[in-house]
Amino acid sequence: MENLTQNAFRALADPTRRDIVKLLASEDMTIGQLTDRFDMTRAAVKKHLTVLSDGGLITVEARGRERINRIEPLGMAPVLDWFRYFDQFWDDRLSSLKEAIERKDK
Amino acid sequence: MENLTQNAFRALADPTRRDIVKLLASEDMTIGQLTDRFDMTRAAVKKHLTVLSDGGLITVEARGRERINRIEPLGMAPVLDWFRYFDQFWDDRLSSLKEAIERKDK
DNA sequence: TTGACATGATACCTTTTGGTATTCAATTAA
DNA sequence: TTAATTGAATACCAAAAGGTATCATGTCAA
Repeated sequence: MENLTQNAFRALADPTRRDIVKLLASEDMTIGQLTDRFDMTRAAVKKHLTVLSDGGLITVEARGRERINRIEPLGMAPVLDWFRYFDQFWDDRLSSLKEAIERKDK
Repeated sequence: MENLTQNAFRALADPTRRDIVKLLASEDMTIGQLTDRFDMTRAAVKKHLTVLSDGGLITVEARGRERINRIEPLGMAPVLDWFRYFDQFWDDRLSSLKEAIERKDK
């Protein structure tokens, strides 16, 4: 799928999808398992997973009749790279953001 | 405005708005100046600026009959904080993302 | 003071999005 | 083998998103 940056940003724009990413960060899950965690149908969860997959944020592995959904850490790179663009503008006016980023490496 | 994290993610989901943020990172601009850079009407640009403002990513300063749109670096913090959640999961399986982030402080 | 300029606000339109319900296919287990 | 389980696919719907056109408002300059 093209436009990986756009698809990744779009995938993260929905709160349910961000929650799915957090859940998958701690444990691989099937659609059924994920559906148990949300107040919506399996079909709706499946749609979100498709969007996340288009954004490169998860991968799916077929295993019998189940599909194991797994987080793809590298999928976040395009988003982080976008923020990296602002490196060159991190002067005094933007120093507060620079500090916010550096805190990430606490 | 509440739901700052959601509004910030939503604001960044649109490619035009991401471009606006980049433009404003290098120079404060009025709506008119921004409109010259895009192939859409002033009203459309104004809508994007409202969404960016709701997301806390820009501020507006009235100056005579003009409105100076200015980037708000701290507005990105909620998004970066969200990514920070994954700190605790940066084990071997997620080491590649960890490296991607650390590259930001090259 | 009056006309041009910069923006705000509203109504309206089309497409996308997030969701449901329903049907279909594949796989597992009794 | 057959029934139950897991997921895929499709049609459909309401609401939100992205855009235009149009009109109103405030401000600057001649």
